Amino acid sequence: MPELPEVETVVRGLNNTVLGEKIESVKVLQPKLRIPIPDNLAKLLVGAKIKSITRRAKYILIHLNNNYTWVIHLGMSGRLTTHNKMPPLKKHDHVIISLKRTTMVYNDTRRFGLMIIIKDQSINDYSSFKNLGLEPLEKSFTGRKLYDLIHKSNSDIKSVLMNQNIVVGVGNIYASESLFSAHISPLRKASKISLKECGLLVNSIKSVLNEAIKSGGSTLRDYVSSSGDKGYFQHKFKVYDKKGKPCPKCKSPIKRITQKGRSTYYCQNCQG
DNA sequence: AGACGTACCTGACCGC
DNA sequence: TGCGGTCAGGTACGTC
Repeated sequence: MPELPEVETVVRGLNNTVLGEKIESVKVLQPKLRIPIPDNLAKLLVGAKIKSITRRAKYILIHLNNNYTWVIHLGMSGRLTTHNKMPPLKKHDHVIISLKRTTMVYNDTRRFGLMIIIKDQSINDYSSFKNLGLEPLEKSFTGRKLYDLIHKSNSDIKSVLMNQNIVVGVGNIYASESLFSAHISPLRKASKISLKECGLLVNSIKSVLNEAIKSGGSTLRDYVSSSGDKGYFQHKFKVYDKKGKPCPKCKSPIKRITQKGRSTYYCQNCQG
């Protein structure tokens, strides 16, 4: 899944293709996502025009001209692609949205994604949005803010970075990559990270995410950007999925460990 | 309250 | 070739 850079890439892609278009038909082939697609989704989408497309955390928000917001989360394996004409149906294509000039396809192998529609006025009451943490690319995300949020936490810093109630958008890949960039061990207790280190970490998170966005989002097995082009940031991972490979800084082998059931990659030498 | 494990689902890959 | 085990980008919920 897409983490923040991939979702941001999709949002930018959609802004270049479907802005202002009118939704003509919606076919829900498989409503059973992590949260079931509501029965009235098609009814509320059809006839509406796409006013703007934004991102909050890893959620795609498609703002319509009928006072509703169409909310999409890609889960682990979700893709949202756009096509000039109706493409042949593929396995795990769950929703087909026909617009005036474009067809949008939501495909999700593992069905951990989400697609719902919410009244604009209720957006802030939606439970999944209520406790979301700071947006990492905003100016207001600073070392001081991060320090204040984590300096009493007993968890490992890597788990804390993935906690969406603290900072949003950082997932399993970019948590490892950001910690490598900041020379901080993923095993350190969050409470032991100094204010100065929080500053370094915040800068690392911002630059790692911005680099990934610049590269069009990363690709592992399942992710394709909204136009269907593959991203290529995967070539730039320094530690993620690099177990045994030489550290790009010191050449010692990258370690893989498990934290809260998720893989972490790091350099024991550079991130002591 | 905070922190952790587990469930949700399909598919790829590895060793036997 | 097949079979079982493990792993994969996320989030929500139950339990201590």
